[in-house]
Amino acid sequence: MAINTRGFFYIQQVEQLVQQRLEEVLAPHGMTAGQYLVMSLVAHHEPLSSAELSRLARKTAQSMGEFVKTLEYKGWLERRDDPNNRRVLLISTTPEGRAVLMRCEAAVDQTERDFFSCLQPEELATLRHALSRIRNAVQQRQQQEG
Amino acid sequence: MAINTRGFFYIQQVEQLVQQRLEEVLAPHGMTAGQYLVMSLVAHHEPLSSAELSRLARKTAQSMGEFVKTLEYKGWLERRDDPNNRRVLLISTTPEGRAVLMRCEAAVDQTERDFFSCLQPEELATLRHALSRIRNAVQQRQQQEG
DNA sequence: CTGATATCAGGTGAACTGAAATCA
DNA sequence: CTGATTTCAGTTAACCTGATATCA
Repeated sequence: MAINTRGFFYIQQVEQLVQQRLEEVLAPHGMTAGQYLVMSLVAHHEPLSSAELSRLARKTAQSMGEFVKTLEYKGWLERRDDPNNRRVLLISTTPEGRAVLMRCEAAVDQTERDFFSCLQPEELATLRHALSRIRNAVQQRQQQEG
Repeated sequence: MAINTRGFFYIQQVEQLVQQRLEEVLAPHGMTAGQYLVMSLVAHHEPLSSAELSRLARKTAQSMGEFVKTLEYKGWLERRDDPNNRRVLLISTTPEGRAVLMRCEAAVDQTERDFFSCLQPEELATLRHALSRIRNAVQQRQQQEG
């Protein structure tokens, strides 16, 4: 099979375009695509430990630690001791972090609408559903193996 | 909108799984996912210059040069002078490179079938078509802007 | 003792920009 | 002179592994 007819190839190409657009639209807000993902994950799960966060993002605790340190320095995340477990530092968003994230969410909303504007709403829903099923199926198979 | 309901997020997650599976299945053949992409592009466009190749892969000539050097050292690609243009070095696959690539293609074929096995053939065709349309639409918009 | 958390130190691969040489 | 190709040099962001200290 030629590479340019592979489903894998399509997915990688579209992801590359997504990444590129995200960086473009987030840069004016001082955020990278990676930082936006971390901020969003924290905002939807706070407060949580760095270890939990790294599992959510499927990254090692070490590399996630770098992100958190940067975002803490920027004043968008904060960490405080977990009263129930002295090993753990609980991560939360700051008011400023939430404000920046809200502006970014709005910008990404618009970008996403533009990005998918060549599809009918029903087609987009079908796409999302298919991708969701693939993700779940592959992840489930992974867990059974390892 | 919550991040985990975004189309962008689905695409990035599925791409991450694709990348992971590709690395796993290509490693026994001594190839990385990036090298596989380069080998495939060369095989379908040979002979071509490094500059043409870097445009196909949407990478800079410098970073593509690194890949080509590695693959040349492995004996999978070769470069010879372009008789029509002394600036250019034409890249081609070697017989060994083609043999390795064929084995990789077979392995990736199977991996891709497994990966998408949760979808009906018609659903997979719809997915590919949607991704293809998005890629074309976004790229076309990019060219008009820049 | 075991296992989870956090972090320090060091290293890697893959991308980038800048600059220079070659040549159509 | 202009523009394309190649390549050297240096840099960066985002990962990784290993080792260590803390503590439930």
